[in-house]
Amino acid sequence: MTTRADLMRPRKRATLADVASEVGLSPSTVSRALDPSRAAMVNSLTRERIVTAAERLGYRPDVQARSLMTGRTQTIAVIAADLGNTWVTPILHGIASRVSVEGIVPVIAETNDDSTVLTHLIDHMLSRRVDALIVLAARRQDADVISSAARIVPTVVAARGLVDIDVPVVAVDDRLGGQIVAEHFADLGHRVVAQIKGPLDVSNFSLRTEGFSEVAERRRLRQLPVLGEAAVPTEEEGHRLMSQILTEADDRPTAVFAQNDPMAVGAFMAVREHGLRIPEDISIAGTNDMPLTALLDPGLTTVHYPGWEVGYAAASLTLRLLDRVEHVESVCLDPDLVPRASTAPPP
Amino acid sequence: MTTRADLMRPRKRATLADVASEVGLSPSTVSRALDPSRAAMVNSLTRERIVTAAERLGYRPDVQARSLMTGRTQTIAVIAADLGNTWVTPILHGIASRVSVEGIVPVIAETNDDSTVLTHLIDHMLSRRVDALIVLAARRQDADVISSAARIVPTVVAARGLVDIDVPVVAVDDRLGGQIVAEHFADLGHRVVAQIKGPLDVSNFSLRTEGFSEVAERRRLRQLPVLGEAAVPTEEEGHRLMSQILTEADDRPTAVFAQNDPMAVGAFMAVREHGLRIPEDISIAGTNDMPLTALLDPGLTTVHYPGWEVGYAAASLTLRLLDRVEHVESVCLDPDLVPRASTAPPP
DNA sequence: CTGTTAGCGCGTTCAA
DNA sequence: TTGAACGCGCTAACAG
Repeated sequence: MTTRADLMRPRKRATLADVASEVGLSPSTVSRALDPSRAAMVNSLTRERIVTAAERLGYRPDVQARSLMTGRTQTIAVIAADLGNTWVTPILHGIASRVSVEGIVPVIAETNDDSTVLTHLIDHMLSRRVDALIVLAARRQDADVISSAARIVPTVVAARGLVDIDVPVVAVDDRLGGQIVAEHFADLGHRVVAQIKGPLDVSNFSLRTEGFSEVAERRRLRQLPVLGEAAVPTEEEGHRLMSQILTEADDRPTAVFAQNDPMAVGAFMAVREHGLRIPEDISIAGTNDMPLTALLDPGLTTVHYPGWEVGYAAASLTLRLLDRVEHVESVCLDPDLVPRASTAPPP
Repeated sequence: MTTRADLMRPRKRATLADVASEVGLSPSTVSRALDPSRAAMVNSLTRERIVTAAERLGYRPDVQARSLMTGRTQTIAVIAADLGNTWVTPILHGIASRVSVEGIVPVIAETNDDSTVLTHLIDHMLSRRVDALIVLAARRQDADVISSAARIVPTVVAARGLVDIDVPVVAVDDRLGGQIVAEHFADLGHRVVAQIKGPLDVSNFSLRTEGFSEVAERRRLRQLPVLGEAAVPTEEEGHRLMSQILTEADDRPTAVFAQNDPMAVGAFMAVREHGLRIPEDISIAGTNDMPLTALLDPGLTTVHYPGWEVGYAAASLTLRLLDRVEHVESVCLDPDLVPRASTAPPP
């Protein structure tokens, strides 16, 4: 219900000065009274008056203006590549769980996997004085921009790693992820395989490529020649590359590794359009264990990605940087195979 | 690669005063030279000097400090309930497409569908001086908080409507959505139906409930007694309610309307666990046409939600409010049925 | 065309 | 225990 008080609420936020003149005291005193850590310095009776006046006027401290003095905004920026890839959701939730208990608000922005946008966004966020930055959207060419940002504000790179960078990184061992899938294919008896690669300037995809190829070689799987990579690791690109594999290759692979789940979904659709069955005609594995992949038809074999833990760890490192801890170790977590119905022995 | 210049980049951002003293001019002149709309006022030669100096020092205007004077931050806040529900992604993208061409950055925050969090978040965002607010997470009890916010900063409610509020709303006709599904069930020949309801303080769910019931009555479908509603419209709650329907009801419905897709997915799993088949034993329809629902097993019959358009329209209204347009009309779009394999005639 | 003054809303001196 | 003065980084208004 809308009360009269609500209707009369002012169109501008009350300021410290408003409260001060209301109670006939100086802004400084009001400032002290309203700051828990300094409230003790002020007479408890006058404090009471100040607090009630502040409430009546709906006073809220202005974080922006305050930050000019304190340098803190209680806000951190999280920069993601693509919120449509539900892989990131657990990461965001992990971050939020860790920082919200400290009263810090994470704000999220999206790059659409475009480095230009990333640069603009970092710039904007610094300019808005966020206390820290967590970058989930790093590509190799972004290393400079990110490490410059790190000189201004505590910065952590997560989810997508970056090598040779002087910024803490929280990642999953993606080389191992690629290896696991290749071993799985080999164990099932496949001999001819292919990869649907994501953009190789994203470490996750280059590492998966390497890990998969290493094991493929060791286990003597034949890898069909590479047909380029996805410009962006999305369903559309997965569809395009899978169609290409099915129409252009001299030989048809019996198992395909799509380097993330959206691309695997695109591959599913392409296979269907070609009148082939999964896994009878061709096996497909993805990676990241995105929500819903278990319920696809057939359930998608994938590599579980501990997203919540990655987010939580990234946030923890960030908080330590904010506490001026000098030496913060990077973190690397392990992935696990989740075998489901989309992979089976070759026909 | 990391160049020498990068390594020497300062740990604090350069300020207007830094640039000014570098070129031996006053901060005002530098300010003018660097603002496109006032750059004409300054000698083109000295402007040149200023610009190069600014670049060399890596100067970036401080949006926060500027906003103290101008009142603009070129940032709008978008508040979503749950980013794990991929239904919101197209909405976010619609918003971003519209505002980014104006040089405005949307920052996203998540409430987890908790009104307390919503209140804190709005407070924080106002306090951070966003130029406008788009609320995608409104529940009925949030109306006061939202309309107070609207007095301070241009505010638009979208995706989840709110009645009797003096704030523009962009929504989809959810009553029609519910009606469409009931018609579909009736047309298929179903006689006994049930609804898995979302929280009724969210307008989308109360409207779907009403629309569905109206048509059910008109078409003489028997609705199994309501078994409560989801606390939160998620997969887990859909699973819980579907299990309840299957175990507790005297009668078993032949068709169930889950009021959004995540709840429909939860229902899918519950049905499977009870050893029943979809759609042979029981039909299930969802709503929102969330990405991936087409690929479930079986493909989910759902109601398409024009999310991108909702986001785009919401952003357009927001921009008009920012341009001080007085009378901004609310917008209501129409949903469409997307029949797929999860619904069929009753056994 | 350029510099000076003032102040946005706060927190932090320092004095009283 | 309280207040006055200052400055955070910037722009607006007025001088010159």
